[in-house]
Amino acid sequence: MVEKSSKDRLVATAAKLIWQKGYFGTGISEVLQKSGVPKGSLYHHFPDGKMGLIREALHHASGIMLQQYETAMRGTKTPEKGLAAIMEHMAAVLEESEFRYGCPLATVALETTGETNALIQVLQASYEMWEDALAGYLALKQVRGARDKAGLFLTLLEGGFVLAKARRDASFIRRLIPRLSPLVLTDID
Amino acid sequence: MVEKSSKDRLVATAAKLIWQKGYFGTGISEVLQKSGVPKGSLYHHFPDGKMGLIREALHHASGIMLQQYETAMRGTKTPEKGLAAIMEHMAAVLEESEFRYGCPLATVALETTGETNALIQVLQASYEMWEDALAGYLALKQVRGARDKAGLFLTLLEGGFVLAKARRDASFIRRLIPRLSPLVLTDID
DNA sequence: CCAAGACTTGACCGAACGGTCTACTAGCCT
DNA sequence: AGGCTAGTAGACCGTTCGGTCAAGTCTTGG
Repeated sequence: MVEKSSKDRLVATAAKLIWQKGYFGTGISEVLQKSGVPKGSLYHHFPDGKMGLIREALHHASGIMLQQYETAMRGTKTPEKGLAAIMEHMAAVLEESEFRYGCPLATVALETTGETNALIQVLQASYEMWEDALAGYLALKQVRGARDKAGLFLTLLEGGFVLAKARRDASFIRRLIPRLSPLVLTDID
Repeated sequence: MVEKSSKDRLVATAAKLIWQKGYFGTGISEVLQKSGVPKGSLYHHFPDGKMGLIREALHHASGIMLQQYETAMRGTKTPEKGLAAIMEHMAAVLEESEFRYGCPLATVALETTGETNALIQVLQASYEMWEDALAGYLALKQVRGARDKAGLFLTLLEGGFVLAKARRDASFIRRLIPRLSPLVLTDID
């Protein structure tokens, strides 16, 4: 399991790159060079070329993020603490990577217009998976309206990613943590 | 005032494009073609080339957004209503443009890494201007901790932009409106 | 043992990229 | 008028873009 297949290396490398620079900022040749895979192999595994590769890379990155959410939440006693752990973890990752690794989906989502519609399905499916996972966790903790709360949490977190990356200051994420209680405990109507 | 100068047309066109597709997604030749300005003029007005043009376009787009915030808030009676008006307006713009026009700063911010550091200053300055404007409005409405609240509102709004654009559903922004009271205007400590 | 697919390899392609350069025009000052 | 500067105009440059392809090698089943 030390050696990864060409396809895996392509996907992992592309995921890292779109994570930082998005779809347009990631070039095929850069993926090839950084992964050490020749061009022909790419078009063998991904007949649709760049679009196919990036779709799979998005899916891959989304899975990594979800895993991190679950790891961060594991063993937490209250729903507030679970959500806080995610935010703290993401703030730390952002800082340690010098604000390179935020949310892989958001980076691609914002630059996506009509021409790149093929990516929307992956984005939607990934966000739904995240929402499902968070809602499941919250429901387990007896939180009412778990799905809505999960969506609201994601919105807060995504906003935190944007502000933190733009202003190079992870406190824009950490500052959200004390706001989680009113978010999780307060019911609207 | 019917005819705009070449420089103005370049900036306005570039702003529109980065708004939708970000820095890497916007090509010089596309700006040239859409604005009808020849190449030589661009490099006369912007000796630094693409980077200079995009910096100015970012600044321009940021100003347009700020104007929209202020127009939306104008005449509102309570701070909740003012912030809600901004969100409703942005949700409507997003829908009417088929999810093309979200936040121009966020799109660029997320794809920015070390190589494109020259953009960070503009992003930081623009976000601070927005925060200032919102904090000023909130302070005027006797809200305590106006600056923090303004930052929190922006975080919420940016998150809404990301989710709404990714999932092609402006309700991810509208859903935030009833949360403004408990989340933004309630004091914690 | 060999035929057939799966996969690798890199040369090659046309188009688009961002950027430079020279020539030209338009307005302004003396 | 002449000279000067700001701005226009687009041909041209080298590089990189995403993508194709023919020729290889490896792997597997019969």
